Amino acid sequence: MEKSSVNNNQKVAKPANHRATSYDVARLAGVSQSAVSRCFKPGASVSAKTRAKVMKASDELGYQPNAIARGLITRRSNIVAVITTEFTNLNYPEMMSHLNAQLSEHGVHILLFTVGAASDMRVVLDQIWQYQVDGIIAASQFSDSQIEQCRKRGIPLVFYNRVFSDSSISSVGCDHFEGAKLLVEHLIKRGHTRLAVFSGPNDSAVAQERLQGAISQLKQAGAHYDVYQGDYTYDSAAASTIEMMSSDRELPQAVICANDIMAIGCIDTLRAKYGLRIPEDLSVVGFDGIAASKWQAYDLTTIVQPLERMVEATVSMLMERIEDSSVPAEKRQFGGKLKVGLSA
Amino acid sequence: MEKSSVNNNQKVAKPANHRATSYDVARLAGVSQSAVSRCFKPGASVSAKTRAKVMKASDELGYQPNAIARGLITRRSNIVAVITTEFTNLNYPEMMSHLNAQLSEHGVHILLFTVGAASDMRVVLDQIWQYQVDGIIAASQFSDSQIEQCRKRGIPLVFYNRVFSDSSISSVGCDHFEGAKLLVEHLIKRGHTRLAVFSGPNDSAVAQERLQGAISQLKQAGAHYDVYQGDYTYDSAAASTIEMMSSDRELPQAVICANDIMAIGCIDTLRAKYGLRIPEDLSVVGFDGIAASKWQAYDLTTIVQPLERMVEATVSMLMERIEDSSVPAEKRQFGGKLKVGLSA
DNA sequence: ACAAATATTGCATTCGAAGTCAAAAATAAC
DNA sequence: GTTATTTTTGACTTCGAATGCAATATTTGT
Repeated sequence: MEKSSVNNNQKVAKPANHRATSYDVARLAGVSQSAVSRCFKPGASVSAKTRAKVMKASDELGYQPNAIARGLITRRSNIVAVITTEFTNLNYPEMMSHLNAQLSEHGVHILLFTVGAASDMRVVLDQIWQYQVDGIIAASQFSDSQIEQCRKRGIPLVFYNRVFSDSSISSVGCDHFEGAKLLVEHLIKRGHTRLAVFSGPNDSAVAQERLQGAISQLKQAGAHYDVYQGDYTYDSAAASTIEMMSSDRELPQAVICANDIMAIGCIDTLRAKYGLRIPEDLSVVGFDGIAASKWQAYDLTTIVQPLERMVEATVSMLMERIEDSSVPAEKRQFGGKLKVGLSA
Repeated sequence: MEKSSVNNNQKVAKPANHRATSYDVARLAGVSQSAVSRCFKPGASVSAKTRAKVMKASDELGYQPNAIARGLITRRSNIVAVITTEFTNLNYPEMMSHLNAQLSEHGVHILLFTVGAASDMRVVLDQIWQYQVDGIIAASQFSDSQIEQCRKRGIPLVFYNRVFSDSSISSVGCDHFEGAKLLVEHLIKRGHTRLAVFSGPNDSAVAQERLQGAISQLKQAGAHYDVYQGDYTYDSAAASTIEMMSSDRELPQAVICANDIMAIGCIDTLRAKYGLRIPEDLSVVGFDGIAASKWQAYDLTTIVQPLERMVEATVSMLMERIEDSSVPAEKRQFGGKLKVGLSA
C-alpha cells in the first residue's frame, strides 16, 4: 500500500502524501498548535510576529486548515445542502451560479443533491443528516413529516420557488398568482377575449398558483377560456396545441402557458403544423424569462423572475436562521416583471 | 440562546437540539460505542443480537453516523468536488443529475463549485483543499500549476469535456475533431461547396478541436470556407451572421457552428433579418445535441454527445483512482453521434 | 465435558483543529 | 524600577466515529 521507499528514513519529516496539519506547521514555525489555529481564526489574539512565522510555515507546507476537523469541534460544517429536482425548468446554471456566489460570501459551500422520484427524498435526507449540514435550500417537494424532521433536528430549511400555505415554513418565491394576472391583463388589453390556458402539472403548487392567477383575472375580465392540462414540458405543450387546434371549438386568440418552455412548444407547433403566425394569428405568453425566451424565434411576452434577487433572499434568510435559530419563519415573495416581447 | 425551560431538569437526558451520537445509541442499547460503530460499517463483525439492539436504539434516537467525524478518522470524506464554469453550454441539469446518480451509487457526494473569472480558481482550490475531498471532477480550465497541486496533494482529478495534450492528465471527452469532420462530410455529401465556420472562443481547447476538425475535412474535400470568430453564445452567432451576410463575398451554402446555441442564433438571425429559409436557402449545423436542438423551430443537424456515457466514464475513472492512487492517467474519448435534422 | 478455534465485544487511542485556562511575556502606570 | 494591566502563549481537553488489541463469549471438535 504505502511506498516503502519513502518510509525508509527513520523519522519521516514530511510523509510524501500526507497533508500538512496544524502540528506540522506549528513545529516548523516553532510555536504551539494553538497558535496556528488562532492564526486562521479571524479576530483571534495573535502577535504580528507569531502570525508572520505561522504564515510563512503554512505557505511552505501548503497548509490549509482541515474543514472536516474544524467542523467536528465547532459544530458548523459551513456546508448547506441544495436539493433540486431532476429536471428543473428554471435557469438552472444561472441559479446555481448565483447561489454559489452568494453562499461563498458567507464562507458556505454547497452539497448538491438531485432527487428524481419522491422515494429518493428519504435517502437524500439521510445523507444530509450524516453530513451535518448547517442548513438546507430546497427546490423540491418535501412531505410534512420531512419538514418536521428538519425542525426536530434544528436544521434551518428554506424553500426556493415552492408554495406552502403553512406559514411556519420559510420560503422565497415569485408571485405566480399576480404574474399570471399581469399576463392575462396584458392580453385582455390587446383586445383578446377568447383564451386558452396550458396549465402545468397538477402536483406543482407553483403551476396551480399560475393557473389560479390566470383564471382569476380571466373571470374578472369576463373572458372566455379553455384549460389544457400540461406538465411544463415542450412536448406536453405541443400535444395541447394539437388538441386545441383539432377541437371544433372556436379558436382562441391567445394562449397562456404555464412556463416559457411550454410557450415555445406551443409556438413551434402552431407555426410548423398549422402555419400560423405569432402574434398575428395567435398570441402566446409564457412564464419565467428563461434564456431561450429572448431568442428571436420567440421573443416571448413573459413574466421574468428576478432570479438574482430571489437567490439573494434565499441565502440571506437561510444564513440568518443558521446564525440564530430563533428567527421565526418567513415568506418572501417577489413580483415578476412583465416583459412584453413580440409573441403577444 | 438556549431555551432555559428545557434545561431545567437537572440531568439533560436528550438535550433538545443535540444530535444523537454513537455514545447515546450505545447507552440506550446497552452496548459499547465500538459496537454501534461496527453496526454501521458494512462487513464488520457484529452478532445479530447486538445489531438488532443497536438498530432499534438508532431508530429511536434518529441516529445517523456523523460523516464529519467519520471522515476525520478514515481520511475519506466521500465528497468529490465538481467544478463548473459559470455559464456552461452543456446540458447542465441533465449532466448534474447523471453525475449525482452515478456518484450516489458509490456513496459519494458532490460539493459544487462554480468558477467565473479565472482568478476565482485559486480561491476555489483553497476551499477544496480544506474540505479534504476525495477527488475532483473539473469541467473548467486548470492551469498547469493547479494540476500540479492536485498531483502533489494526491487528489485524483478527472476533467470532463476538456482537451489536454499532456497524457498524464485524466479526462473524459467527446471526439470533437471527428464530430466536426462528420458534420462537414454530411454537408459536402449534400452538395455544398462553399461553407462558413462560426468558431467558438479561442481559449477553449474544445472549440479549437471542433474548428480544426471542420477545417481538416473541408480542406480534404477541397471546399471553400470562411471562418467567423465567435464565443459559443447566441449573440456572437447573430453578430457573425450579420457580418457574413453583409460582406460582399459570395454567400455560403452552409454554416458550421461551434455549438448548438450558436447554430440557433445563426438560424434565428438568417430567418428574422434576412428572410432566409433553412435549409432551402442555407444549411446550418451545430454541435452538442442540447434539448433546444430538437425543437421544431430548429431541428438541428448536430453531433449528439453521449452525455450519460461520458458522465459514467468520468465517475468510474475518478472512483478507480480514489480507490487506488497508483492507477495511471487515462483519456477516454467518445464518438458523438451525427443526428440529421431538418436544418441541413 | 473439555480444550481449541472462532466470533464478538469493549477499552483505549486516533484523526486535526478549536477553545479553556492558567502561565508567561509585553506593555502601561506609578 | 517595580507593580498593575493587558496581551500572547502553550498545555490539555474536546468534538464523534473508527480501529488495533486484548478480553470475553460462543462454537466446534473430540
